[in-house]
Amino acid sequence: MARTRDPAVRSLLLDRAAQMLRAREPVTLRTLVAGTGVSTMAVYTYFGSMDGLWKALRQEGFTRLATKLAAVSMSADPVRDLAALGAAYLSNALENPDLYRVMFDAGFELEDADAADEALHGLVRAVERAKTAGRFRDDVVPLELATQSWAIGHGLASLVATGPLPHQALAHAVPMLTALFISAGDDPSRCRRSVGHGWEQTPPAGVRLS
Amino acid sequence: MARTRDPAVRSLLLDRAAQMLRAREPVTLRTLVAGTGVSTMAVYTYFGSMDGLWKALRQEGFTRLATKLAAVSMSADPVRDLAALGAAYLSNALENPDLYRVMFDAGFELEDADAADEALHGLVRAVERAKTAGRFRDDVVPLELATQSWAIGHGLASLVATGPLPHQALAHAVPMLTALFISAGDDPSRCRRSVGHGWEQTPPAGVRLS
DNA sequence: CCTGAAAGCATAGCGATGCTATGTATTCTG
DNA sequence: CAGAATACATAGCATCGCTATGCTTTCAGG
Repeated sequence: MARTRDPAVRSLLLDRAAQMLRAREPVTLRTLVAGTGVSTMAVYTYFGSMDGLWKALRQEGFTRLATKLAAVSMSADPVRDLAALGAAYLSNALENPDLYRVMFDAGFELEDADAADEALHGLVRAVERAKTAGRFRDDVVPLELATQSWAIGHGLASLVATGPLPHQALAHAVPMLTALFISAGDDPSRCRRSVGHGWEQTPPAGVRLS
Repeated sequence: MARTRDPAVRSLLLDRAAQMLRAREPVTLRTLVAGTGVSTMAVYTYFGSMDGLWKALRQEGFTRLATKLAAVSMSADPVRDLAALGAAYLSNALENPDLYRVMFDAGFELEDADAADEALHGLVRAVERAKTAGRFRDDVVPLELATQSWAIGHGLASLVATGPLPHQALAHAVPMLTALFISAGDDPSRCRRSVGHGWEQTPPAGVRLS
């Protein structure tokens, strides 16, 4: 009844946009399609508008993040897992700093919030396991501690991705998360070991601990 | 020798830009000067380019932040002062969320880094006083702890200013800073009191503790 | 098998963008 | 009190995101 839409074109445009972002090239409607063989109208067929492209790019960023977080294997030590998730979060932000910036720029909307919530759920479940295991106090609210861990990760990732802090600053996550988990009731020396092991599972490239 | 440049025009344009930002109106060259009586060329006389205007707007944001931080009166309790500085930081971000976003968007540059460093110095000095007062361990590196405090503040401020978290989330700063300062060696119950008092000095409007 | 309709998508052109070239007005300097 | 340098208004440029138009492709119904 009609010409079929080619999903490969959609991926092509998204990948090219991400690549141009990484190369610090301005991503405009015309520069995006230049050299791809497709015309500017393709962007409107697949994304509706240029804004739709950015939205899709944010979704792509959240998808990559979710994949990265899902790749973290859970262990019998939930505190270790929390640190490993934090390390994976920072690794992802360091590997795709431009995508990370797009994810949290002014255009954040409802669908993005859903994607963010989904990524947060892994943290919440790890906190719950830590409570069950007796590592955290009973009065710890999982969602709150998960949100606080997220704020630490995002604070560091954002300051590094936007420029004010050097990559090395991501290492601050280790003492900061340790402090947070100890305040949640974990035994200090045991916590330090757990966080250290978790961090080593997916440490951001080129960031070594002091 | 030449027609004199009127500083009032510069302020007018900056204020108007900040106001349009708050009102969620698009800030473009033509909409910015519309109704002001000045022409588009004025923007190039005072800021060199539209990018220069954004840079000046970032500086304005850092200046407001520095003013807000400078207004925090230091006390005999350096940990209280650290919390008060954190509260002032978050108050500023909550009052000017759009300006805060502009401050830390992709255009961050060297001069901005200087302005940020200057604002951080107050934190560093407070950490040093806390060490002198015996509240923090000797092995605490002031710049590192100050940076970590900043990361907490920025993480929360950024997540609130860009949308993912509600204003209430700023209250997380209290337990997070408390955990950080305790990990630096402060006595737990004393730390909780100090942070509580510091927070009350400049609490972000409409954010109450749980 | 056609054939008609619906969707993909290339071309061209719209208003609005940031910016610059040019001319005029203004004001401090020697 | 001239002369020159600076401020700034006007107009026009390339490029931006977007849309109107029409050609092309592909599948459904007879």
